[in-house]
Amino acid sequence: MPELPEVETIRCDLEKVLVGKKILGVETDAEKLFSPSFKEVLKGVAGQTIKAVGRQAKLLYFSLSNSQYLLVHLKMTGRLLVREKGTPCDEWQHATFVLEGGKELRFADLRLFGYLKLVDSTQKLGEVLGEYGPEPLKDMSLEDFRSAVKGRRKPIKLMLMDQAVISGVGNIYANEALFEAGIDPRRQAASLTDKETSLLFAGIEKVLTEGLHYRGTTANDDKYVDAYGKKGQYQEHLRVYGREGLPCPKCQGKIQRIALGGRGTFFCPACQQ
DNA sequence: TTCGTCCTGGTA
DNA sequence: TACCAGGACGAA
Repeated sequence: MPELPEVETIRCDLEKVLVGKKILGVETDAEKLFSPSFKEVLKGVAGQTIKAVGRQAKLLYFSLSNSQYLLVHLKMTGRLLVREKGTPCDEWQHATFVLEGGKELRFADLRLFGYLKLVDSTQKLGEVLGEYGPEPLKDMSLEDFRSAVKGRRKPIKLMLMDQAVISGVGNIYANEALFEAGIDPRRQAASLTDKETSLLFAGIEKVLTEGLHYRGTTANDDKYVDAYGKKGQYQEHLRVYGREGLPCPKCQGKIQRIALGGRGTFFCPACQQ
């Protein structure tokens, strides 16, 4: 699923191709994806030029020449693809932005959980982005992380996935970071020692950086692809995620899968205490 | 703070 | 044919 490294990979791809392009029109067979409504989004974007492609955590946004913004969240199975006009439809394609110069930006989503939302001012964009906590690799220091962990009683893995506390980390990278730090995902956040907190913060930075380097993770039934439809490569380097029953890369013991907060959680019971 | 909900393709 | 995955949000 698209998390920080995947969304950033897509953002970079899109930035290269889309900045300076004018949106001629939008087509869809799923108006419910659009907020506040398809008609309003169409009115807001048609005829506008894309000035920049931004990202905060897992949310992408396009800055338009009329000072409005189109926000796109891919949730779990959303894709943004750049294609030449007239090429065959993509799997699960539900919206098409027709661009000047013969290209199209396509939104595809198997589960239709994603959304495309128009906000009409920089202030409103700020309000939406303000819901997110700081991002590792960008605006979160070890000290910030320490104070976030302090006093939180929920399991550390759920805290890592709480976008209001630390943004951009999802299920895959939370599992991997906890393995790197040797911490049991069920541990209460507040129970971590200073040393463990440092190890975990370093682990988060490590796995996100690796994920970016390999252009994201396309694991098992994962639907993530970049803006050209290509899979990521980080799944070749995962230590625990999706590896139930396989040997732990550190101790050769079996990776275990449990549910935590209703989400699949993978860890090595021997290495993660 | 936890739980149900949104949704569909794939699997048991 | 029933069930499961799962990010984020609203409801309990």
